[in-house]
Amino acid sequence: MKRSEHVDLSRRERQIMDVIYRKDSATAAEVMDNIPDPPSYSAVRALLRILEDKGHLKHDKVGPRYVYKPTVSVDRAKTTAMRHVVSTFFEGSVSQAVAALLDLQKRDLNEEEVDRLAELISQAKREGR
Amino acid sequence: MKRSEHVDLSRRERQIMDVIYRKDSATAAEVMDNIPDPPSYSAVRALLRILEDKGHLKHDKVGPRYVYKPTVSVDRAKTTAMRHVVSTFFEGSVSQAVAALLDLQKRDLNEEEVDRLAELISQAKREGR
DNA sequence: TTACAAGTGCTAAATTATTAGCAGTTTTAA
DNA sequence: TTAAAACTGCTAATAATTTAGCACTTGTAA
Repeated sequence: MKRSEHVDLSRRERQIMDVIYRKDSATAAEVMDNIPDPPSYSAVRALLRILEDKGHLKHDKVGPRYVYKPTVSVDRAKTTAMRHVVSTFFEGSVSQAVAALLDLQKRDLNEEEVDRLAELISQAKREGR
Repeated sequence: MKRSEHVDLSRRERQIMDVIYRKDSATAAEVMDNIPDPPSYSAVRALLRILEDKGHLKHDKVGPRYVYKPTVSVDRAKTTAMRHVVSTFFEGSVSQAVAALLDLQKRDLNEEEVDRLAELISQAKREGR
């Protein structure tokens, strides 16, 4: 039985995966730089190795160092993360979730963004039935 | 220095918080029922106590048992969760996130939902400038 | 080349999380 | 008003995570 993706990571493991998703790929040093109160360099490397072991990451050797990437496609990870948030906090309702998003950056939502959103919606309307 | 909300929880703690957010409030038994492969009843209770200790939960005594609720308002928790997902997986872009949401349930998106969304968007458009 | 800098792999120790189960309390219902 | 059922609080053991640091390798630049 497959375990679900993001859920059974430890605290540090999750922090690290988040950094790597955010940056798309990262070296140990980069990971460390992007964790608020980071563990030692050595600890980061150990965790990266563990994550690779568990199948969450893979690495390429670039010059002298390892560059880590997620094994699961970013798209899939996005979907999983969204699904989780929607089901946990929005009773599974997309429109509730969208409302929250809009609320989130009401301030700096510029015209282009809104237009892009309107386009997305009307497209969904066309396809949706 | 305040730690951010959901980030420094252990695996089990997170699972439990998620259940409680999903249900709005829950007893130990309910929490246990809503975790996929649950720990023992005793373990759940211990974790609940710890979470209360850390300030994430509070409880009311209802009849013979404790009913736990989040201390942080659900709204705030929603916002925090969304912000985290958007910044981790969508480069901070709301429209990217909305696109993912729409994609998420293209299938069973019914007319009402779409209309509600359209309304949300045009409202944002009006307010947004 | 050679030596320095910057990596990695590993192991063992320290810390933190998770668990079981006993002792005590409260509720319920006869 | 008492016995059983259903709780909670706690402690100590176990398991998992997180960490530091040493030994080794590889790249870099004089």
